[in-house]
Amino acid sequence: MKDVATIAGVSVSTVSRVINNTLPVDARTRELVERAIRKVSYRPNLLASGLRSKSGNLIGLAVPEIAHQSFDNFIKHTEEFARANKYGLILGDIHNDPDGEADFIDQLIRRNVDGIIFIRVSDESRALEMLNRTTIPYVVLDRGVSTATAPTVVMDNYQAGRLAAEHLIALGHRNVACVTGPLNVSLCRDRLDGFTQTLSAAGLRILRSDIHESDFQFDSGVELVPGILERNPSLTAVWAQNDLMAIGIMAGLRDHGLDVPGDVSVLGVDDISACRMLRPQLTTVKQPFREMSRAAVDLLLRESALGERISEKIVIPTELVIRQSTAPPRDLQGACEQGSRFSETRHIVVEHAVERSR
Amino acid sequence: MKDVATIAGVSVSTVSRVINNTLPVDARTRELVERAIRKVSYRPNLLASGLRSKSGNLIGLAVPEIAHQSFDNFIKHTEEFARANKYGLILGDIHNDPDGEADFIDQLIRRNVDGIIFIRVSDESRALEMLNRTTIPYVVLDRGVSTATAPTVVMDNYQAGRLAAEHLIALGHRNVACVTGPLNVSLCRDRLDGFTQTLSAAGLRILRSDIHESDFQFDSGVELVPGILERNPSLTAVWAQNDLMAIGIMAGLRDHGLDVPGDVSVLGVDDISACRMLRPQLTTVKQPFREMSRAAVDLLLRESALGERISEKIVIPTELVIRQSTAPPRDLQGACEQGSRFSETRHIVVEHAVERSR
DNA sequence: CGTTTGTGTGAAATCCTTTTCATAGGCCTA
DNA sequence: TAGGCCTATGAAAAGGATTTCACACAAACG
Repeated sequence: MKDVATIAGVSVSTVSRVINNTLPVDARTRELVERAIRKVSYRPNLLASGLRSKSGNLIGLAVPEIAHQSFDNFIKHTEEFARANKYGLILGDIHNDPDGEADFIDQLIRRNVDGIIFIRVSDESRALEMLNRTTIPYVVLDRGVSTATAPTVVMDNYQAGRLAAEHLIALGHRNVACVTGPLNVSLCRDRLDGFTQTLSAAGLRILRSDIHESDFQFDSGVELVPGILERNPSLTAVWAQNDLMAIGIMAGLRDHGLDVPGDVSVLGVDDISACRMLRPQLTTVKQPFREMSRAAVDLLLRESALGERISEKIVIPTELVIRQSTAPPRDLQGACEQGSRFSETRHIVVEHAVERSR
Repeated sequence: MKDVATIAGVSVSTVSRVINNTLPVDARTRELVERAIRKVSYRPNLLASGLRSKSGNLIGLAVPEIAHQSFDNFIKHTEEFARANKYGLILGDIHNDPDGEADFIDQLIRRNVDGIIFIRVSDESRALEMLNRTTIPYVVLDRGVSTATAPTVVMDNYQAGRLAAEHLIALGHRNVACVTGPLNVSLCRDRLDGFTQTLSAAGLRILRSDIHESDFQFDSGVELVPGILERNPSLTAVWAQNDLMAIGIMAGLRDHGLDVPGDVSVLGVDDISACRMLRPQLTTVKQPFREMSRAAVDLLLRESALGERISEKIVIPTELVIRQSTAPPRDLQGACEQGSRFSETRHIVVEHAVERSR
């Protein structure tokens, strides 16, 4: 930087002002400086600038598990929006380790990050307390906070449950089961409420014994199938609260010799890429990863600019993606092929792959 | 830090030495300093330290596409090993944009990163030239460099082709097709060589027209199926050079009314998590993501410690994971159920899911 | 014409560490 | 006991930017 100043015949202060557009600089001077910058191909050092200005030009992202099919999508889009705003993204995998979490946040603070986005493993995460003792902007993504208010971006989980229920109702299902995530995670309760309340509003009831609490894993979906069928041998549809479990259930049903959607309809939540790869393709409620990531980065930068926490809860609406894993229950299948409900419902479809395959 | 020094009654130099273990410090003094550190819960600022010591405590990772099923695994494990070595991981999605790539690398340089690991989009990536003009350590991961020597970590791609071929040969297939990735990517050529050479060593021939060049995408696998069958209606097995295409092919075959593995066996490369979720589960050649990531981080840190580039090419061996998508061709299926070849081959199996499901 | 006002610029302080250089003792050896 | 060598420590420079403060000069005002 000193070299640039010398070559341009100005002081370093002026060079800094040219680079950051922080104070007006004479057009001729600016030109001289810019030329000098190009000449020595000068790159401002971000550590030095961050040190002085107290901004690391960095956003931290903490996720419970990088290689998890849905967190990927958050990582991808958070990186996208961070970069669009000239921030770097520093990534941390928390697994389920409170110490690891604390270490990571500690590291971020020491790097003068401009903010932290994090997806909590569960509601017990202690990171919030840690962060609330600092002034660092943060946003809680995906898994909201039920106990306190905090800057939050979530999808409309109640709506997700409602859409799933409405779809099954429209297809004519009357005997359905639900597989939830851990019910100490608030979004699971919200999804379940949307589902059950919509069912009862339509005069349908779901028995307590048809609600199975699980852990969002594929294997659990597979393993749950025998139990689900044992409790309710005549059910015609299962809604799982995420795709991984839904896919597990599909696999489990097939292992049991049952056909999806012929014998049982299955749908999930998330719309991970695997949905389209299966046969039948999985009907699901889409998690708006991109919109959520954008909202999270925006909120974070607003906090950062404002200099204080914004305890806002942003709820992003969702939508149903109808594919092949849901159909009317067997006793209605004749009727539906003649049109009526089934084809009406089909019109909600917007998905390319489905369009193309017909 | 000054506060810590004051409280402990020593100079800041001593505090620094205690923290970094850089010079011997009297045990009593150390104790005093540590107590002071805890008292004010002091956290060393990484920007300041990085500025002075020219090490950002940071590793950069550039990938062609974050949400791609196999790059996830590299991200995950690279983060793991970076963190184990007290480095932060800063992530960049390059897509296919040379400018984005240059920007990202520029950013990393400006942050005094200790090294850069990158997975190149294709062999044309210009990042290498850019980096070779600097002294920053780097490692090329997954997609090797054919033109020049550079620090590289790859899987044994020739072996991958060989394992796939051997497996099909052992099952009794004599009429097979292959779907490759872009043949301007060297690993695709290596995989293909391993495959074809092993076939011919066994006295089998694969026709030029049964080798289909594609692009590693799921959709391409689906779309390729009609063409593959048209060229060779009597084939009994297809090897795709990655799982995404293999899964696409499976889906396409099913859309065509064909059974996998009854009519056609399919196998891939990578062992992404989706393999176990499909029915039938996909047989594949495992990409050793974790070992490769570890090797890459290690190599990077060795370069960093040494202060110069290590033009070493590390090749990680691979292995076959047999699941359900491969079986003897139909005309041999009777024989195999009585034991012989098929069950012998099955003994190679090591996969949990498969074990459990029997 | 003297005094505000405003704009562009430079000098120096600052951000927080690490690292070099110098020094003060303590111990060992001749 | 003087000289040499360690070891533990402190003072100060350095790292590369930003930001405050001060100032010079030109235009505008009364």
